[in-house]
Amino acid sequence: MIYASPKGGVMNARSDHGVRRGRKFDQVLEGARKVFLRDGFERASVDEIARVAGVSKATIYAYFPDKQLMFLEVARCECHRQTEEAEAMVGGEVPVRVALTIAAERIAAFQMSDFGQRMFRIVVGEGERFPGLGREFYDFGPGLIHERLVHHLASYVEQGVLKIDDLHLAADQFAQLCKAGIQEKLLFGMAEKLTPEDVHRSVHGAVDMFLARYGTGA
Amino acid sequence: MIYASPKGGVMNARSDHGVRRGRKFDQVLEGARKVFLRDGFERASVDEIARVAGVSKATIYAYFPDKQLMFLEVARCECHRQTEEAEAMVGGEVPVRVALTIAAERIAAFQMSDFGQRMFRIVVGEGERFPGLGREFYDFGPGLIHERLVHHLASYVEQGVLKIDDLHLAADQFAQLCKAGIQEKLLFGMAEKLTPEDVHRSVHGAVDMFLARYGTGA
DNA sequence: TCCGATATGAACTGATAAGTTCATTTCAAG
DNA sequence: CTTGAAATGAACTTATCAGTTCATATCGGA
Repeated sequence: MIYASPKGGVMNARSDHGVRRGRKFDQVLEGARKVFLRDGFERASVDEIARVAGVSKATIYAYFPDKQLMFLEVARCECHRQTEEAEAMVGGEVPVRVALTIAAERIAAFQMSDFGQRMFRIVVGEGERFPGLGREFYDFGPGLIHERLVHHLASYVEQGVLKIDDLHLAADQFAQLCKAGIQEKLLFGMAEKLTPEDVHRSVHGAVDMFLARYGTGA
Repeated sequence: MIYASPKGGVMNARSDHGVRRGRKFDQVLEGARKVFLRDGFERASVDEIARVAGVSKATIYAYFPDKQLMFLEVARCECHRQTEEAEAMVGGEVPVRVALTIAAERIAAFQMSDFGQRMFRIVVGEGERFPGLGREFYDFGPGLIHERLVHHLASYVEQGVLKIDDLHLAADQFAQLCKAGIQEKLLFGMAEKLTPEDVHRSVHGAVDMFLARYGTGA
C-alpha cells in the first residue's frame, strides 16, 4: 500500500487536538475516512477501521485517544480537503447571470456528490452528540460558500446590477433555492440518481428567481 | 399511568406490518417514541424503552419481532400523528400574500419544533439503512405540505394573481426559501433558539421573493 | 550497522445490548 | 368465579465492541 509520508518527516509531533502523528498516520486517517463515511459513526467499528487501514488496532490507539476524537479528526480533514478542491470560484468579470449559474451548479453538484451526501447524513445524525461537529462542518463547507457568495453579490451590487438590502439573507436564499427539488429526493431516498435535466431545472429555477427578486435589469 | 385502550377492544389483532397488538400496545409505542426521539435509533436501548414504557422487555418482544420494526412503527405513527395536527391550512378566499405568509410560518415552525428537528435528524442519519423510512417520512410530512401547496398555488394561478409554469418546482422553491437562515443554524447547532425576528425575516424574505418571481401584480 | 522510535498481533477486560425462556402473576370477559 | 390470554421479571445466551497490554518485530536515520 502506497501512502504519502507525513509532511516534514517529523515523526512524533502532537497536533493541536490531542492527536499524535507518526509513520502510518495518513494510512489510519484514510481507513477511518472510508469506514466512517460508509457506516456512520456508531456502526463503524475500530477493528474494521484497523483492517481497512492495514494497521493494527494498537497503532490506532497510539494515535488517537478514542473513537470520538478519531472521528472528529477525520471530519475536520475531510472538510478542509473538500474546501481546497472547491477553491476555484466564479471569477470577477462575468455577467451576473453567468456567475450565479456557475455558483448554483457547484452547490447542486456538491450536495449530490457521494461525499456531500454522506457527510451531511453523519453531521446531521450525530450532530447533537458531538458538540462542535456541526459548526466545524459548516465553517469549512456551506459557511465558506456563503462568505464567497456574499462577497461576490456585494460587488455586483456595487456595479448596480443587483439591489440587495440583506446580503446574508440573499446568499442563504440562493443556496436554499439551488437545493429545491434535489435535496429532499436524495436525502429521503426517493431517487437513486437525478437526471441532468432535474439539476438543470433547479439551477435555472434558482437563478431566474434570484434575478427576479434582486436584479435591477441594468 | 393512564393510557387509551386499544380501539375496538380486540386484543390479538396483527397489524399489516408483522406487529401484534394487545393491552399495553399504546404504552409501549409511547415509551419507544420518547426514547427513540431522545437517543436516536442506535443509541436507544430496548431495556430503556421497557423501563420508560413501564412494561417488561418480554412484552415488547411479544409485540415487535425486533428493534428495527419497532422503530419503523414509531416513525410511521409519529408522521401520521403530526400530519393530523397540521390539518388546518390556509383557507380559500384570502389574498396571495397572506396565504403565503401563513404557509411560510407553518413550514418554519414545523422545522423549528423539537419533533421536526429530531425526526429529521434520525431520518436523515439512519435513512440509508432503513429502506422506506425516508419515503414514509416524506409522504406524511414534507410531501403532504408540498401537495397542498401545489393545490393552492394552482387556484391562485387560475385567479390570475400568480403565473407559474412548473407548479412542483415552485412549491419546492417556496418550501426551501422558508428554511433560509433557519435550517442550517439549527441543524449544525449554531444557535440554540432563533429569535422571532430571525423567523420573521426568513418568512417575509420567502414571500417577497416568491411574489417577485411569480406574482402578476394583479 | 546499530539504536531508538514505531508498529504488531493477539489475547484480554469490561461493558453493553439484542433477543430468549419460562414459571408465575394479573387481568378482563363471560 | 372461572378461565385463558396477556403480562411479568429476572436470569440467561450470544455477540459485539471500545479500549488495554505486552512481548516481539520492523524500520529509518545517523
